[in-house]
Amino acid sequence: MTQKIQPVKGTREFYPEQMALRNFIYEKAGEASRSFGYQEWDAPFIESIELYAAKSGEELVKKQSFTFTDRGGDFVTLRPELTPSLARMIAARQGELTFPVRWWSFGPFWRYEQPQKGRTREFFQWNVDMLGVNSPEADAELIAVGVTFLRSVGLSPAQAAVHVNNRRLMDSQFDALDIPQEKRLEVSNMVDRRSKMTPANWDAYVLDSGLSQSQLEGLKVILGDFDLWKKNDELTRLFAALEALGVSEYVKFDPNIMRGLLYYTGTVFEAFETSGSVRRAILGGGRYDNLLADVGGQPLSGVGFAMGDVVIGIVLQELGLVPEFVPSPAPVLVTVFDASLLLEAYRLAAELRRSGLRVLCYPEPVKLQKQFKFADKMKARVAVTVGPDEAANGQAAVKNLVNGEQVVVKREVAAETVKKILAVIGP
RNA sequence: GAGCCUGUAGCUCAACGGCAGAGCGCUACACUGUGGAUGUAGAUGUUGAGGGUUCGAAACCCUUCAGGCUCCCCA
Repeated sequence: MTQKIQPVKGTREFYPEQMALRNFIYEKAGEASRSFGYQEWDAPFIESIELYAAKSGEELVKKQSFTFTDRGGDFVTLRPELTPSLARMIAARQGELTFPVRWWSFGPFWRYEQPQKGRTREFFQWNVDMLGVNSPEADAELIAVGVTFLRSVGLSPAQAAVHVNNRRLMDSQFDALDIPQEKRLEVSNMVDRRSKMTPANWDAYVLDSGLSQSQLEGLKVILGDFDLWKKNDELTRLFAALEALGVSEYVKFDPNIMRGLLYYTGTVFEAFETSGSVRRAILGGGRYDNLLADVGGQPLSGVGFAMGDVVIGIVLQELGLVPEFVPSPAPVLVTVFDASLLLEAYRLAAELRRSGLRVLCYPEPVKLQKQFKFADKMKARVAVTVGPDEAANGQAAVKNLVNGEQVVVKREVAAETVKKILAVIGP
């Protein structure tokens, strides 16, 4: 046991069943992206550490990402996020790109953190960004892309919701409470942590951090006011656009969404599963300005979001929304009657494949019973057998494995017969 | 970086100081030209590893490794 080399901590092995889930997420994410006209792109998986150090702070990068020195002595890191690479690639072609740029990506990322429910050290992330436009309507489109995905994987508005807030709105509210600028980041963290603490503990924590009793009371009023968005022109327009896009049933204003992040400047949003078995967000994003400042581009505004595969994977499994796993991608099994007919079976399989079917052929002459059991395990839908009788008469026995009916037909129409069966019971 | 919990058959778990077991899965047979169901039989273990206590350890103690959950953090 201990002799076996284990997978690296925080990584996952993708057996075919898990791979099917990952591909399901990839397909649905891609389809949601393409339906809004987004182009697929990608960046290097390895980047120089400076790319991240500039924005995120070197300490964070060194502590929470996989970094190493390559053979040439360069200090590199496995990408922990995509946005800096996006910024560089956009800046490099800023003069020739047609804006607004709409890009999406799905690929691997690495963060050196403690693995726990919903978090691994190696994960896949879907990123969607629109650059070059600064409007609430653009923000609404990004949210709509996210909702389109949630809807397409079968999550209902009762099961998943996107919570939206606006940084500028919160800033104006904090102004009204006379919360000084240098306290804003700390207050953001307070808001983020509120749901994890008891009300009494949170009150104490806020007062401890130097806010006055009246500021605390004011803060609680703000965080409990779900009509606050009506005072904000950007959010009013955002919700009108969401309505027009047909996704408003999934979206609601929530003053508790802050996303403690440095670079968000306007709209911010996070999607949650409502039952809350996973306390992490399914996806999150928002509007950012000055994206290109650190990489030498002209000022450019953007809006985007990211979704990790881990949390959504757990949610889909817990809610029973993962499609049934069919082990064999080939719905047809050609059996091998005996050793003398093995090559005949191979010929028949080849014929069926040439007609466009996906075909599995048993590779040795074992008992038919075993081959049919194998077909069953692989969830094959049709079995085709050529025994001595069929071989002598130029025929093939085609069996529908779903209802058990078998017909013996001319060899030439075997493919046609199989296709008819599949047309009825599904591929 | 800190805390709590768990490592026993391929999987899920029982045995909680006294012969290491069950269910599922697997293999074979019933069924020598046909799957799912059922029945019968069978195989499978250095109880994560190392040390200690004991007449006796899967169990108790120590060390170590691995995993899970939480705090922290979350670009």
